[in-house]
Amino acid sequence: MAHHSAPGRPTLAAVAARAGVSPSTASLTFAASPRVAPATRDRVLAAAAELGYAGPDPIAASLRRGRTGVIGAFIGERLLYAFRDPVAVQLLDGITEVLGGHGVGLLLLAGDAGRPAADQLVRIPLDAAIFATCGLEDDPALDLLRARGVPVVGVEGPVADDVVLIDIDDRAGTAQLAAHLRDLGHRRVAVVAMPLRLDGTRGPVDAARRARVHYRDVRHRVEGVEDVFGPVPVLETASNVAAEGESAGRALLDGPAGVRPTAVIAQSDVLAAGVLQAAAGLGLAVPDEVSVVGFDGADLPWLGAVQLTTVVQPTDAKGRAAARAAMALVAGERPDGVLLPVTLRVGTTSGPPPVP
Amino acid sequence: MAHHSAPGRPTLAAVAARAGVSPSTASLTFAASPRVAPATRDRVLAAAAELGYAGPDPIAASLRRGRTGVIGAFIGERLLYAFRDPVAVQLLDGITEVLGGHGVGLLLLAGDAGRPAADQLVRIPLDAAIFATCGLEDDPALDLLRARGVPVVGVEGPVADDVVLIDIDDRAGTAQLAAHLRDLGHRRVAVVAMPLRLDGTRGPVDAARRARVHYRDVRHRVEGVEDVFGPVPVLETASNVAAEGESAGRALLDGPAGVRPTAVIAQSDVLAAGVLQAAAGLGLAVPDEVSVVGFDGADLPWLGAVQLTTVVQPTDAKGRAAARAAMALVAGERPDGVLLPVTLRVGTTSGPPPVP
DNA sequence: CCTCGTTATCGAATCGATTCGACAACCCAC
DNA sequence: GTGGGTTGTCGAATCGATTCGATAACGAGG
Repeated sequence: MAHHSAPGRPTLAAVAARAGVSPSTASLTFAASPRVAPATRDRVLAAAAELGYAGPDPIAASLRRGRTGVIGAFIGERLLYAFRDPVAVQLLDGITEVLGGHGVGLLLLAGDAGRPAADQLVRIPLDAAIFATCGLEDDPALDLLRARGVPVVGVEGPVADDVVLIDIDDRAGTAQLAAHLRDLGHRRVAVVAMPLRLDGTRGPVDAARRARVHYRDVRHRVEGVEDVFGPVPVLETASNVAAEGESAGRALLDGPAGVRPTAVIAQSDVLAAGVLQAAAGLGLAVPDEVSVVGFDGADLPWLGAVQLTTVVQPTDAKGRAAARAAMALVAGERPDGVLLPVTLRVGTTSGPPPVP
Repeated sequence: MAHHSAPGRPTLAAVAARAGVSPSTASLTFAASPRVAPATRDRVLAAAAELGYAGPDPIAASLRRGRTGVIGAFIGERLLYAFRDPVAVQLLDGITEVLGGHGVGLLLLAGDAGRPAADQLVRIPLDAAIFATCGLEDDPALDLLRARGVPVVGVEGPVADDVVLIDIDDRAGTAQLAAHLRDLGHRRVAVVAMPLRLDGTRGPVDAARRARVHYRDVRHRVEGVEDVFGPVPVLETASNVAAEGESAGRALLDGPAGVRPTAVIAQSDVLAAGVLQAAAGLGLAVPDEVSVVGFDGADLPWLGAVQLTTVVQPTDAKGRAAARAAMALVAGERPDGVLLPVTLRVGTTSGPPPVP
C-alpha cells in the first residue's frame, strides 16, 4: 500500500545519485545557483529528465524554508456574493497582480456568514493573510492567525497593533461628497448604507443598531455625511447589491415631494445604481427631482451613459498595496500602513434640489 | 538571524515534553484520536495552552501526509476579466462550496494571457488542479502538472486520458436553441462567438481561424447551430463581456431589413445582453424585428424585466461536480467524468421573424 | 496465581528537501 | 614551490510533524 497518491515519484536524492553528485549539489542546481559548474548542472538536469523528475517537491521545500508561497485572502461572505461586488473583484485583481509577479498564489478563504472557515485555517499552510472585504474588529479568525504567527494585512480593518492597515479616507471622502450636495442647496438627505454587520438585517438604523456596526468603512461613510449635515436618516441594506439598493431607494423616495429626501447618498455605486432604478421606477427625474450619489468609482457596465456622482477610490492600488504589505511581512519586514487618497467625481446624477 | 518569520514558536515536541508524554501521543491528541485517554488529552491540551501552541504546523503535516489541503483553480485570463463573467463566478462558488465543506482551500491561478503562471505551479504545493475556465487542449501547464503527479479535473476541457472531464452538452443544447429559432421561421441567423482563443482577435471568423479554436465550448456551440442551419456567419468577440457583444451586435444589425439577420445567437448571456443593447441603440424592437438568444441561463441583474431566451446550464452543479471529482482524485480514487444536462428556456427575446 | 485480551502510550523511521560551514582542487603570482 | 584566493562539491543537521508496530499496564477469567 502506497503512502502517497503517486507512489514511485523520484526524489532529489535519486536524481543526485544518478548524476553522481551529492543531494546538496542537486538542490543547488534546481535553485539555479551560480555556484554550480555548468557541466555538473547539465549532468543533474539530464538525470532529472531521465527519471522524469519535475523539480523539488514544493511541500518539502516549504517545510525547510518555512514558507509556502501561498497567501490567503479572507472574503467575509460567500464567494458568490462577494464577486457580485465590483470593488471586491477589483481589489482581488490588484492583489493577484502583485502576488503573481512574485510567484505567490492567492488562496480564497470564504466563510459562510457567521463562522468563517476556521477548519481551513487550521489545516492549510499560509504565509500571510489579507482581510480583503471583512474588516471585523473582533473576527475569531484573527486570533487563530495570531496564535499561528501568520502575519495579517487588513484592508479597511480590522484595526490592531499587529495588523498592517491598508486604508482610505472614507470619512473625509464622504464629507466632501456631502458638502457638494449641501453647496448645491440640499438640506434633506438620506443615506442608503451597506450592511452594518452580516446578519441579514435591513431597514432604518437606530442608535442601538448603530452601536453595533462591524465594518469600519460603513461607519466612516455615515460619519462623513454627519460631519456636514448632522444626524441624517440611515437605511441599512442586507447586502451590497443593486436589488437591495433599489428596494431601499423605493422606501425612501416613495413619498410626497415636500417630505422625501432631495438627495440620496448611497454608500456604494452598486447601491446607487439600485437607487437610480428605484427613482426611474417611481418616475422621478435624476437629478432634477432627486440627486443620487454613490461611492467607489466602480465603472458599472449597466449604468450605461449615466455618469454617477461618486467618490472615486483607487481600488486596484489598494489591492496592490495590500499584496505588497503581505509580501513585506513574509520577508520579515515591518511595513507601514497605507492611507490612499479618494477624490470626488461629479457626474450627471447630482444637481440642485427641486424648487418647491 | 532567525530562520523563520516567527522564531520561537513552540513545536509539538515541546508540548509533549511539557505534558510529560511522547510526541506520538501529543500528535494523536491533536488528531482527536479516540485511543488517547481523556486525562492525557487534557494534560496535553493544557500544556499546549500554556505554551501558546496553536496546533500542528500545517506545512510539516502536509509533508508527512503528502497532502496540503489546497486545490488550484486555473483561470485562463486575468482575474478581473474572469470575474466579470457570471458563469465563472458561479462555477467557482460551486467549487468552494464543496471544498469548504472538506476544509480544503481553493487557490486561484490566474495567468496573464499567454503564459499562465508557471512559476507558481513550480513553487506552490497543490493536491489537485481544476481547469476552471480555460479548456485549452495543449495548455503547457497541463504537462507541468502531469510531471508533478498532480491530478487534474477539466471543466469543459482539456480532453485527455488522465484528466477527469466535467462537461455539458454544448452542441445539443445549442442545436435545440437553433431549432427553436428555425421553427419560429428564421432562416437568416448569425452567431456572436466568445473568443476562439485568447489573442484579442475580433471579427468575422474564416476557415483558418475556425481551425485554430482553442475552447471546446466555443466550437461546440458553433457546431450546434450548424447542425440546424448549416454554415452561418460567425462574429468573434475579443472577450466575453457585454461591451464586446454590443459592438458585435451593432456590426451585425446595422443594415437594411432584408439583409441583416433576423436572429442573433450569442454564445453567452453576457454577449446576448450586449446584442440587446445594440438592438436598442439601433432602434430595433426585440423580438419583433430581431430575435436575440444566449447561453448559460445566468440571471444578469442588468437585464431588468427582459427574459432572455437561452440555454440553461447548471453552472453551480458543474462547480460542485468538479470539486467532488478533485476530492476523489486526491483520495486516490479514479472518478468518472460527468456530463450535465442543459435545457432550453424560451423567454421574451425570441419570436417569429418580421414579415418583409 | 497465571494467562489472555484490551487499552493507552511510546520509539523510531520517514516525508523530501535546504543550507551552512568545511574541504578539496585549482589557478595565479611571487 | 609555497601561500593565498577562488570555485565547485559535499556532509550532516534540520524543518515539524505522522504513523506503525511494539510494549507496558491492567483487569478479568480460569
